[in-house]
Amino acid sequence: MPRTINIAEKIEQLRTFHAIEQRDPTFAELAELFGYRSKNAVYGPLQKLIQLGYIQQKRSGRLTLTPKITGSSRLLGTVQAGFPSPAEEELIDTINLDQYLVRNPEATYLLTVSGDSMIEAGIHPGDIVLVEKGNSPKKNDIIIAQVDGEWTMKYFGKDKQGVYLDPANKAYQRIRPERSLSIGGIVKAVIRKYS
Amino acid sequence: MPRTINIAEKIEQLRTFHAIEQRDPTFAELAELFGYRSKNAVYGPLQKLIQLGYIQQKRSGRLTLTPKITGSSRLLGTVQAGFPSPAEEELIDTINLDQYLVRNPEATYLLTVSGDSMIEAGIHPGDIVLVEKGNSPKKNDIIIAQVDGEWTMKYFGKDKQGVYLDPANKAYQRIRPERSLSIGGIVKAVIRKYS
DNA sequence: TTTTAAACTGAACGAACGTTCAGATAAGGT
DNA sequence: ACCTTATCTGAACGTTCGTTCAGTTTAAAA
Repeated sequence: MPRTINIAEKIEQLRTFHAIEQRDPTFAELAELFGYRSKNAVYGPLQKLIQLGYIQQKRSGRLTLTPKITGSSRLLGTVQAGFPSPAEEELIDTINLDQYLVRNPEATYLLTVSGDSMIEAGIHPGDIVLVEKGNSPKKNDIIIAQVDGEWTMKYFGKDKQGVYLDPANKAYQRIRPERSLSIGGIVKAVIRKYS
Repeated sequence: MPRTINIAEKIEQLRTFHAIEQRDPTFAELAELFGYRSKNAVYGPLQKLIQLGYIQQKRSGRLTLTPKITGSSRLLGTVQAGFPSPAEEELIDTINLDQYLVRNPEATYLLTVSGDSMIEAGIHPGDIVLVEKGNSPKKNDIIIAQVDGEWTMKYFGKDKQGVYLDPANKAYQRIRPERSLSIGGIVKAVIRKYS
């Protein structure tokens, strides 16, 4: 029987290649990366990497790395579960925060939060909210809305009197739009970055 | 004088190409995308797109799209500023959440929060924390630590008695590690996703 | 309307691409 | 020790790549 290949090592090499070059590799580059002297030698390991979902091959034959390689964050379990031992780490799935948070890129915007009207919902001044335009809000969605000419962030609600907007701060009151209400978008995620 | 080119239209076409193909275009593909019958015709608009930072050209001559094209979220100002008018939208910078939040991909992990010990810091159960391993924590950093065999998330602190860990919840108390303390990583960002 | 220079066309070039194939290599089973 | 077979080498192939060039087209300026 012939030699056996170490797939975990190749995955690590692919991550290194993408970190440096920020693009997809060619067959010749894969051969050099894996330590082969012939391009043909990569076909074996490549089939397994495609099967495991680390690489895709387009119609043209060109290779593209999937988020399992290009993704920048490893998804673990809960805080209580903590970190895995180094031996297990290479098998952990890597994801892309953009793909995780953004469904429709063309309708997605980031806004910085100012004011504390949503602080009881855990949205603080300085946080960034990811807003998606276009869809209709449901009850208890957090929305960005223009009420009587001014933009605010509030809980959306509706009753037989009409539409109302609730803050998440007892110091503020429910708003019932008098003249006009236009809904800019629905808050799909909140992001807080520590310096 | 010759015709003038519409650069905003080309940017939109590049975004469309990347959304569909999820890879970088070739010269021939750019020609077709822009409506030219000759590959040579793309060199003019390409120079401007490179100058504006939408495309990069590698040593091999290959083209790569920058986050200004591939990025999935448009970065606006504050909530109060609201959304720009459609006419202004095409000029808005698009960023990549991964590149914005992740400094060192190989040391970055995502953990789901369970428990309410950090709720006064705006970190709720079900939130996702982005943790970076490797560096030493500073005072008031939020860290993931293993104290006496159990993983928790707390504020990090140090005084003449030694290291202590503070919750952000008055119902819990300060912890002074008795037997062992190992620091898993520093919380660099908090992400809350609404369904 | 004429002039003019940038934009564009179409063809060609060498280089690099993915693919294929015959033969050499090397490790595991017998 | 020998046999077997997946792995790897090295070379060759047609295609597509980015680039270049001479010549045409086109729209704004004169």
